[in-house]
Amino acid sequence: MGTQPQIPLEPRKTPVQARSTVTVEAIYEATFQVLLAVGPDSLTTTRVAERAGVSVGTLYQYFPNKQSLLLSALEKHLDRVVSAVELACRRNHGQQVSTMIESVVEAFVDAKMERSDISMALYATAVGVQERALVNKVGKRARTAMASMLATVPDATFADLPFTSLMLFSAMGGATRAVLEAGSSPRMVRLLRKQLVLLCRGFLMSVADQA
Amino acid sequence: MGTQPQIPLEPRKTPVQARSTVTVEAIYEATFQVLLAVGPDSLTTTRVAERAGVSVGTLYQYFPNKQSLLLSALEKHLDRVVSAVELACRRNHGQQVSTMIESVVEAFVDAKMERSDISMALYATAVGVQERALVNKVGKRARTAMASMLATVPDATFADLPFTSLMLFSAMGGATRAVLEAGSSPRMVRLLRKQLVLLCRGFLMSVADQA
Amino acid sequence: MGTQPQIPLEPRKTPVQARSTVTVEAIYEATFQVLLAVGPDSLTTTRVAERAGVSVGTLYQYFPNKQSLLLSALEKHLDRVVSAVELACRRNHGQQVSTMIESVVEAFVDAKMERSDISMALYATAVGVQERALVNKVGKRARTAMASMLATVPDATFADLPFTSLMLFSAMGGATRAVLEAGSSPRMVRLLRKQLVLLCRGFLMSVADQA
Amino acid sequence: MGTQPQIPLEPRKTPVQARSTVTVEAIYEATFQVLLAVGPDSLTTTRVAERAGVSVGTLYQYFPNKQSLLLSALEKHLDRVVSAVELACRRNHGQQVSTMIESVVEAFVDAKMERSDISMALYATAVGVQERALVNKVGKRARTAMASMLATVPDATFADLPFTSLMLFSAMGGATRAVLEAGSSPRMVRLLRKQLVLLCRGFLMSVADQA
DNA sequence: CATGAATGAGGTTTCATTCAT
DNA sequence: TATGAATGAAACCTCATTCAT
Repeated sequence: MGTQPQIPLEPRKTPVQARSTVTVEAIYEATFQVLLAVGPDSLTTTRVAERAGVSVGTLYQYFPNKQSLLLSALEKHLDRVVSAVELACRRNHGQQVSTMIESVVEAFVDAKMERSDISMALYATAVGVQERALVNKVGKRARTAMASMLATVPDATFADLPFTSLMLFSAMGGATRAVLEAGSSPRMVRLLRKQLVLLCRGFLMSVADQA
Repeated sequence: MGTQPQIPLEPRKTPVQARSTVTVEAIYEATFQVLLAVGPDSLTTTRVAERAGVSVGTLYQYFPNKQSLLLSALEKHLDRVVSAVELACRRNHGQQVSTMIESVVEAFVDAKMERSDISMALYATAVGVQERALVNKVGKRARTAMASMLATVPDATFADLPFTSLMLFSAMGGATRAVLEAGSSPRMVRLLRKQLVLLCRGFLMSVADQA
Repeated sequence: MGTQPQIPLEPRKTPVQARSTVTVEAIYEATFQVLLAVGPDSLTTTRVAERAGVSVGTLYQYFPNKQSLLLSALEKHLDRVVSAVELACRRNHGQQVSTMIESVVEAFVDAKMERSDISMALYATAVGVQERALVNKVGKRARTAMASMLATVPDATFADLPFTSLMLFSAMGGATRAVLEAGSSPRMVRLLRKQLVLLCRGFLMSVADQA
Repeated sequence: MGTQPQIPLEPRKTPVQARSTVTVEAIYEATFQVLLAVGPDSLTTTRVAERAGVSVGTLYQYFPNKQSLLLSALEKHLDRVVSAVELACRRNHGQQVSTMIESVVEAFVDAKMERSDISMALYATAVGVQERALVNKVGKRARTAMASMLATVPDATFADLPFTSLMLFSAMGGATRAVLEAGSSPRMVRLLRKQLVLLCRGFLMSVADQA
């Protein structure tokens, strides 16, 4: 992939036609599968195209280069997860802390586990500058949403909402990743869900300025 | 690097002579620097050798292949961190939960921050099967040490120590990573240290079977 | 080329299109020329590709590795020679020994001399395990054909046809090689042809169980 | 090994001291063993030195380069074989053709089989320009010796003694090689010996100008 | 003399990307 | 628009050879 020069990153054409959408979707799916099957180092554009059932040429019609393909795939996944978190946050403005936490944890874990294979596959992508930027951008969205929500807690305030959100979100991410990489058995996922709630709630109560 | 076939991973020769040790150390350091400077995809053995001030041939005298170089570097770092955690755990058997947490968090964060550049650099390595195995192995060591310690807490017991340790360790890892990737300003590191203690303590009190 | 591990040896894609066939043919021809020009040790895939007027990448589309290229080239040549011998044998079933010998010797020498440059070039290929196997396989074909033919000689039988064929074929091969390496002047080739007939005939008469 | 430039080929120092002789001998033996074990492409000077129980540096004290090592080894073997043939020829001046042939064939086959492993190993050496030259030189010695001997046959003359010798010697070489490569079982070697005599005798009688 | 660590040119092979069909 | 053969830069790794110890 080289030293990340200034290359276009956005998908080349917005898929408006139905056929295109199907093709692009197939390419994304193939990307995840290849990533999972052979790892990031052996992911080649030809292999992805093959798995997607199209030719390399076609792949390059929709993505200007390999980097953009991987980035788009990553973005797609992260966006889905963060959108779920944002939604949960918006819906819980003004609720009790406990309710908030339960909803957000549930939304996050569900979103991650819905396509646990993809989640795993993406942990395996090489994290270059661009990926880091993307992860940061998306992470910020999640933290902002959480901060906004936490600001509406009825009978408590938080001294440093941005940092508190960072702690919360990164702890959730860390624990979930650990469970995924440990195989994410149903039992573990159940435990994760429950204990993540405890962990977040305990943390928030510790840092809250009780009114 | 390909689909990780059966290739030797152990360093090729154990450096016994002083000069060799220096060389190997230089290669490790160069690896971190290159990783940080150009990212994992553009890390080439030639570049590492250059930066280390040796020839490629020399590099290959100590590491049978690129994979093993990266893996050894990763192992070196992880081992240092986990050893610190293990030591802290051992030293706090029988202490109060609060003391335990403070010591372990401090040990962990200190170890990570001591060479934050290396920590960052290693987040960026491609996580292939072998890396995953290594991370798992080392993670298990940390969790075992923590579980042993927590088993000696005076006036509380924990229903599922292995999972509790997993939650604790992965949350610590997640939060620390987030801070590192956010730039790890002194202020943030200070906050991290403090809030990680709160987070872990809160969590442990939630899941403890009070005696 | 290393210790010949488990690597694919078959040509990578069967050239069906006209253009491909031309390309592959050019690569074979280039292989022979390079072999002849610089010897087997200095034969590099790059050099072959250059001489063939294609890029290395193209070469590797048709041959998975250097080994397979050399092996295919060798096979192509040997097959041509042995096929000529087989044909001659088949055509002379039931003939007099003299006629048989003349035909077979002629067929063999002609086939070798038709592209004496290639014959020479191939003597120079490194004889690894794989080459040996190939030579054996092809040699067996020739010997079988000769044995079948000799079994139909009208008024003589042979006690050990397999070994007799081996002697015949290897002596032919040895003598022809010597002449080729001595420069294969027209005069020598003429002599070779005539004396090889004498040699083989004399031998067969010595070992025949006269009826 | 590269494009065979003008490099010294003679062994660097004549081993006069006992210790040197032992070392050089060990290196030759190691060369044959390595050739046999891993093939010519994977024969490295380091490997040879290792097997010989000396360091690379020492190897280079006795041989200026790899080429010269291989060439010397080849020469050593060929010389032994040809010397045996020369001796047999000299001893049979004036004898009957049958006696001559029997002696020479026996000498040749014995010499080859005495160290059949080495014979095999050397078939596998890459045949560069230099090797060809050596083989030619040594071959000429053998043919000359045979021609001289055949000139003394009592009651027959041969029209073209040089070519007749070439045929004889190359046929012997070809057949012997075939048997070696077929495994050189005792039975085959016995057959070879007997039939080679028949072959050579039959040939000589065919081409003799009977007196 | 022997050693073996260091060198670095060069060989093999891969793969992102293009473009004629 | 889709295809996939061709390209060639560049990566990984080897190994003949040297030379300081």
